[in-house]
Amino acid sequence: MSTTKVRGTPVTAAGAAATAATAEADLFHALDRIDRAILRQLQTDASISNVALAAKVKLSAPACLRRVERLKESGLIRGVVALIDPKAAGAGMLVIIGVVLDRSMPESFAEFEKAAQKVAGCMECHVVTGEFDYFMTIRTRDSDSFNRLHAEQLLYLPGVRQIRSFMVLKEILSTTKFPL
Amino acid sequence: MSTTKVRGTPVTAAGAAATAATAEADLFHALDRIDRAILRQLQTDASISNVALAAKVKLSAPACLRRVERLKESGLIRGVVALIDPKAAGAGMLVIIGVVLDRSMPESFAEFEKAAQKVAGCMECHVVTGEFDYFMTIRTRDSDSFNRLHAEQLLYLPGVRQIRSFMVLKEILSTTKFPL
DNA sequence: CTTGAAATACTACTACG
DNA sequence: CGTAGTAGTATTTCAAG
Repeated sequence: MSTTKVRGTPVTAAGAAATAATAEADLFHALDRIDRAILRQLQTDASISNVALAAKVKLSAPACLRRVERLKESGLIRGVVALIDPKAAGAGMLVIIGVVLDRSMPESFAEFEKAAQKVAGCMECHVVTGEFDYFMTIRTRDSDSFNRLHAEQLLYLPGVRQIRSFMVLKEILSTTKFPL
Repeated sequence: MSTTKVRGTPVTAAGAAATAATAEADLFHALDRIDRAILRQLQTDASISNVALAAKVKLSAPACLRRVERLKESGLIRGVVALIDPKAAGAGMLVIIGVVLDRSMPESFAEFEKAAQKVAGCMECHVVTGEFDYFMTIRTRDSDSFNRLHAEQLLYLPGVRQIRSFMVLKEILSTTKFPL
């Protein structure tokens, strides 16, 4: 059977699936001071070598490496990625979009979600409470290319009744790092 | 003088500052097929070793490493970070917030922006067009902790006239990767 | 169950063609 | 850009707390 563990608490795959919510909370509370220091560092800069990381958290290299691998296997670290500068990569425009679906066809929600993920440059898509059904954020080259995307794709996503676009004029903060 | 280059095009610091917008566009257009393959891979998984990356893009290891370093120095790669699973890390709740400022005090915008970045769990903060002045996204533990944050901090951010909260019920898509 | 020391295998990095 | 060599790192093994 496939098993994974964090800080000495073994968790079977079946057990994790049965009590997903509490298992995730326990995952977090099982972290000690050193694990959090590791996560804080890797959230800021994961290109650091393992020996340097080990020195920072005052641990030997093998012990440090084992913890990092455990954090990856447990799913707490979803992955290690390079962050690209959007402007430099030719996607300097960001638009936040509020979407209202046609409520008379409830089956269209699944269709919409499937289609929305395939929109080029779609970075986020969330179901929300309030006057909108979904919020999406889309990165695109400029207002021309967004206008094309809007006219050719967004308006024709399945089940869409209304779309409101909020163009981002200035990005104050955009981070992947949250407090531990 | 400090200089950096991408694909053979030298760019002085002064020149880059003077023509920032076009320089960034050129940065992107100077990328060849191999650079884009490297970026696509590193956006998906940057924990790959350099030799494995080199094999994927059909290049020798040193040549591949030189390109990666050039992409970092040019600023196109802003950094390499570990992505943490928010639910597993005890921040399973996501709220999108639309903020309207008091327009009678235009100097409060700078104050608001400075304060907003310090809000615990604030992941994004953007100036937008439309009925709101700012959109923020905030990660927090649960509705209780968000309610506390809302009552104790958000309402008292400098210059705030109105705040509308959109609670995220389901995260359909959340990525840091965009098409190249 | 976790840690740290030593040994091995692999990788990053440099110099050169 | 590639080849070859060196330095440093990751990774395994093992003994000890």
